[in-house]
Amino acid sequence: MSCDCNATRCPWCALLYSSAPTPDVTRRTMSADPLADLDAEFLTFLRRAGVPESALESAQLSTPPQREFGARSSNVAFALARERRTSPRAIAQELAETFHPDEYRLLGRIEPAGAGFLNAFLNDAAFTQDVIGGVQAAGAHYGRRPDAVARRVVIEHTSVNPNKEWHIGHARNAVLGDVLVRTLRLAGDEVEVQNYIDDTGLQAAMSIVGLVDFPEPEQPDEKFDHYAGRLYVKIAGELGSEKTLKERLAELEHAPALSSSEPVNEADSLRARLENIARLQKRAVQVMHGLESGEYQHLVRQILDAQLLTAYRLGVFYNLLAWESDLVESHLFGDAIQRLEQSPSVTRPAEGRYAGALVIWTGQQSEEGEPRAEVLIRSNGLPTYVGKDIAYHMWKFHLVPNRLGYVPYAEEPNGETLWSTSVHGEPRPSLAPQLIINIIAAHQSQAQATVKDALRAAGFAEAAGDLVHLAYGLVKGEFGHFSGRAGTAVSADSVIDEAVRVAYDRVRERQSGEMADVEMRAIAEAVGVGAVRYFMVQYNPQREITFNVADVVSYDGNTALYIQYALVRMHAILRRATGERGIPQEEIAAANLCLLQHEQERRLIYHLALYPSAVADAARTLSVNLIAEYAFDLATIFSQFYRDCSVLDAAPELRAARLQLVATVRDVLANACSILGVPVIERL
RNA sequence: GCGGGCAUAGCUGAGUUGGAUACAGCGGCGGACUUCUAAUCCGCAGAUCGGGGGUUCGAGUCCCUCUGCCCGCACCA
Repeated sequence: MSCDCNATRCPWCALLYSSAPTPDVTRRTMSADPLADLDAEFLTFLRRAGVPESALESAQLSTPPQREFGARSSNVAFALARERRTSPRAIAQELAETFHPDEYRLLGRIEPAGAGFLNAFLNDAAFTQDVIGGVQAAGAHYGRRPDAVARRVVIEHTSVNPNKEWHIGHARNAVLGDVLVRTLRLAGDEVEVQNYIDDTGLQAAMSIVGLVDFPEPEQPDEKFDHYAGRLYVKIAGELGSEKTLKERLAELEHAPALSSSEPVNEADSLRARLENIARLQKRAVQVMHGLESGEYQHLVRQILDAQLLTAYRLGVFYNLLAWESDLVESHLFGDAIQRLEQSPSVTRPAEGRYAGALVIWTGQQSEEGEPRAEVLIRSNGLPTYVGKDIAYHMWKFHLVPNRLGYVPYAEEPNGETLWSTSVHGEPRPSLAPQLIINIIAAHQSQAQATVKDALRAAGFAEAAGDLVHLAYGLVKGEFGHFSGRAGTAVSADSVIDEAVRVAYDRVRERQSGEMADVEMRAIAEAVGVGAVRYFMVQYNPQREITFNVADVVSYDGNTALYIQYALVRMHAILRRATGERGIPQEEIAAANLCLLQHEQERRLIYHLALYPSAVADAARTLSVNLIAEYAFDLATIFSQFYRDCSVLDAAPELRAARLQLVATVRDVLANACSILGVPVIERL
């Protein structure tokens, strides 16, 4: 293989020239992070130019806002200007003059710019070689920093009450959590995904009351969670109307003179309904006790399994179902309380509003301005949700004796075993997590803060610091917030169905009968699921999003389909290359990458190099939208390359190089899609 | 009232240790399909970054303050 670029720093020509520059920066490593290698050279240059470490620490290397400013930029001259009492521009000028291109492999030249920036320009041939070689060598691990330190992380997400179907807000939670899981795993962390099942709460009880006491004579043709949800909404509505009914009744009883016959009838019917409500309440309490003893587990499982079908359809998977009933049954809660009782901020007031309850004082105020406590155990002896959550977190962090094992629950469609907590079962992983991330809606921030306060109060300050609440904003409808209780929420299943239906219609329109229906349906499913997932992650998690089906189903612009479409184009090129064009693999493999000098090619290569830092930033700041943004940008640059650079019709040498580039872009974009959970399709 | 969050183009958003002329998508207007398949690409218009003050060589970003919207302040979860 030869090269006609005649540059001394071209890796191909270097074989011919074989000059022996300084070893530390010239060794060809096929690094999994070529951008970091470039930055390392940049820093080496700055050190050689006499920049002290203190200035390097306070300065930063970044990608400049415009291509004309080169590949990387340093603002170190601004930091130096203060102590040297010179203008940043003069310092940048001075530093740039010390640059000798022969001493570097990836750095081509350094220029002062603007008010005092130092801009680094690439030695394109070497950089191209490193990037494409690096991606190929790293394979599916590309994106992981070579120096990444694996942490043990537990991520809890979803945690939907097992009582009705997911609404679109639950889907946001699950997708955010799932993408974060995939991000951290690619970044190198060892992640266990937990889904907390609150099977002993009031919500589950109401659905069970519906299923047991008021089943519909004919099982309708719908998912079991939807069926349970409809019964739940009826019962919750009836229970929720108690206050209004009582007020109305009081009104009638206190104004008997106003009318003669009608109000009496109304009062009677009100009393009848209130009696009915009282019966329902009694039943709910009975059922809650039944739930704690496992009496209705088959029904809870039936609802949960239906919910999990929604998760699986979205490509969301878990490692462990953590059952609240197990937490109670195993006496873990008791262990946690024992720890807490030793803290001065945990008390059992003998009088006042908290008389008889066990509470923790967190320094918060009530609406009336009085000190407010969080109840851990009610005066009737039953633990509260927050109390149980605290116990759950002590268990998650291995801070209380382990009383729960793992048993297999099911095999997930991805082939992995889904485990379940159990008072029996195999021991869980023996090492405690170093980090716990909870994906929980923003309106539960106080409750999450209370869990941290409680950990500190129990003497686990370090654990409290390792507990992160990723608060995400609610998904609201065009006409306000959704209410699960009132049944006004849009179900996740219906949104996925709609997205897939629209996609199917458009695929069929486009294909006009040339493609088998099975394949069109598979494509539509991938497009629809991709659209829903992408919609959920493209926004900053902490913002509320206004949900609109039309937005999910709009397949133009910044959407999953745009990214999938770019991949379809790449697959088409690669398929044709080895197919109808019959280009041998050896020819492609032997490509001379120095030929990739077109502006669009260089932009693509630079963007490929950016991937490890995008993954690292997303993992560090828990901002999965960065991955969506990265994928969209890469797809955009590819679309422009596609317009400007013909691959199959290029001269044979260039064609081979471009085919390698396309295959590499395909790999990285597919990698980003695998984090986003956006399915890759090869045809459209 | 107390605590938390948010405010960027007509709309929805990005801007994550302060950096160069604030970046996209949609919508609007105008262009490009005999092609490696146009669900694509190109161009134009559109922003006193909620108001005011401060720190800094430099502020959408940090501090103070005001305004507006959302959430929480249950022996619910």
